[in-house]
Amino acid sequence: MFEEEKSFIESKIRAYLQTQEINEATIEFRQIPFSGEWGMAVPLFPVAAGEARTGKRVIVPKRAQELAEGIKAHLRDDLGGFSHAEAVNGYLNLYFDTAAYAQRVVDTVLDQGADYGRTPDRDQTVMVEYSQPNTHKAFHVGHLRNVILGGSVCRILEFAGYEVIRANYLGDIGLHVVKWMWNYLKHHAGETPDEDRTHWMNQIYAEADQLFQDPENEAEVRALYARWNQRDPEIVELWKQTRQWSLEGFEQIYDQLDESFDRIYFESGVEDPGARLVEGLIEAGIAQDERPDGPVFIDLDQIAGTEDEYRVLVVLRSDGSSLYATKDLPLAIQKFEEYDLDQSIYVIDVRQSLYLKQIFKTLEILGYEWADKLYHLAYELVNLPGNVTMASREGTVVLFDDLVKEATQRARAIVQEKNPELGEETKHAIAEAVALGALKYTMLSRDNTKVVTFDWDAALDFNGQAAPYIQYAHVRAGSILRKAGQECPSDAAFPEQLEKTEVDLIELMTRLPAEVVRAAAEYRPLVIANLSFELARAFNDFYNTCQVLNAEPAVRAYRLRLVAAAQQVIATSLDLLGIKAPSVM
RNA sequence: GCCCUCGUAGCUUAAUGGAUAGAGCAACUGCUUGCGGAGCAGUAGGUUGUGCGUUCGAAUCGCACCGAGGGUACCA
Repeated sequence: MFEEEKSFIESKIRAYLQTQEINEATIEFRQIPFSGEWGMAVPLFPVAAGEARTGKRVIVPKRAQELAEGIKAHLRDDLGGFSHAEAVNGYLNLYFDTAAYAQRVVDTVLDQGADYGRTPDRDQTVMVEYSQPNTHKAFHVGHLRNVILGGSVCRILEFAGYEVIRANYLGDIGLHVVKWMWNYLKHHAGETPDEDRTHWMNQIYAEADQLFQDPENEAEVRALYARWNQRDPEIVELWKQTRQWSLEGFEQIYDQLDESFDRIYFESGVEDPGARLVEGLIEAGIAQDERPDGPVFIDLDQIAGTEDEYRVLVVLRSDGSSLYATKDLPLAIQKFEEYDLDQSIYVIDVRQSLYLKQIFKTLEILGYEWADKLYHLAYELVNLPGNVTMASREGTVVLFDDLVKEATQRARAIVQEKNPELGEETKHAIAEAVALGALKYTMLSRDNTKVVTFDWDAALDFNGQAAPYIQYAHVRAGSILRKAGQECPSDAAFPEQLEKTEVDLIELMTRLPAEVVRAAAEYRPLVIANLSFELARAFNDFYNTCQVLNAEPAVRAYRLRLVAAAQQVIATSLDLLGIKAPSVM
């Protein structure tokens, strides 16, 4: 934007600098700290500093101001698209005509609608692997951060012009699954899951985990594991059936969260390829095989010539059974065989940083030229107040469905109070949108690398900086537009004198495209979370200071367009966070 | 021991080497309650963890230290 205006001014500045015997200078444009008027700033500090370096005795800030004033005088009224200029604090500030700029922004938003802020297609494909739950187990709040973060990052990347493949990798084998099957066969034979499948699955698992403490039971579980390893058809059949139940349960959860995946990988599917890969590693002399007295491992530091950096990666246990590494290596390879990826992202908690570094390094050593396209998107855990870690074993988990039920109930009470006349189903749908929005916003409005302390009251606080506040602004905008009847005017001129609240609102709308790009580059939904809140606040300020429906026709017309544009940008920003923007609440 | 991440107001954050470190939440004091229940005005809160360095200029870059959390061969 504004390239023409910029290059015009740049040439004028250069011409002036020549008169000052400055022939080489970097002219850069940057944002003016916004104070009610739109424009761009040219800092003269670099130019003055350049003079200082050539030996000229100047005081940089003073000289910068002098130059700025000189340029302003030199430009006179010949501003090519800018309305006026000012020399302040060593900056040359160039301002746009407010009415024209405001109208340009609002027109652009309404013209592009839901695509406002979208980056053109980049022709780059990114796979994001996230969620990765274990089947036969619970889905708790710790898992929630992963899904919410991964889902939002996908939405942001898509909006920033990338083609995104959402991948999920399910832990469908291992001791936890065998424990589950053992308990099912012994105590729950013939039972089928109830409505809430994940909850049911987890009850059986939690029980199994308890019973497993008893050595006698443990022996039975081990025996069952052996049958599983023999691929006893009866057990395989049970495994398939129960895994399916678990998948259906996850599907319910993903539906609620408004998430879906393009490609699902199973741990069971990469176990054999993993075993073959390890054999190859041993033959190639990359991995050392100490079986049966020790495991198969790769001494990464030795190969890379580093010390204490990559450590040692165990790729197969001494008894020949597989570990995560056994399966993550072939999975990475499979992804690149299936897709032409420009980047492969792993949304996995920060505690596995070294492990992923090892996996990436191993793939590099194996000669895969795409190894540098692997990226670990690390996030911190969700703790409970008092810095208590959520762990199934200690019983300190907050289960997903309990959380959503509670949250929905609270939201429901609020909807009931505000809008008692709505139908039951509508009320429930709104309550759920509000409840899930609140949960998502709590998770996304914290930086990835910071611990989220999960607090029931804070997560369900519908006031303050939280999703409901933003959703509410969206609803209010919709309410005005609805009452205005008809359609939004197709065109309206903006007056020279705008209210401060109008200007601030428009300013925030202009920031969306750049913030999307930044959020995508940094994989930080927080950037959008902050913007969406600021938009909502700015809209509320506007709402409180500017009449729309009761204003005179010309004012009403442009303000209606402003309301519609604001509603659009709020909706878009919420959508990028995976939060629904209801039309009533 | 070594490695990684993080330190800005009580909390969540902004400023991406440049303008007086800017907001919101929470707190306190008033006021208002009119397109939908909440809003508005104000107050207070900061030697940007500490020190040194690079620079005309550092919250931002470098080094050291302090603090918190995590990781460090057959857990996931």
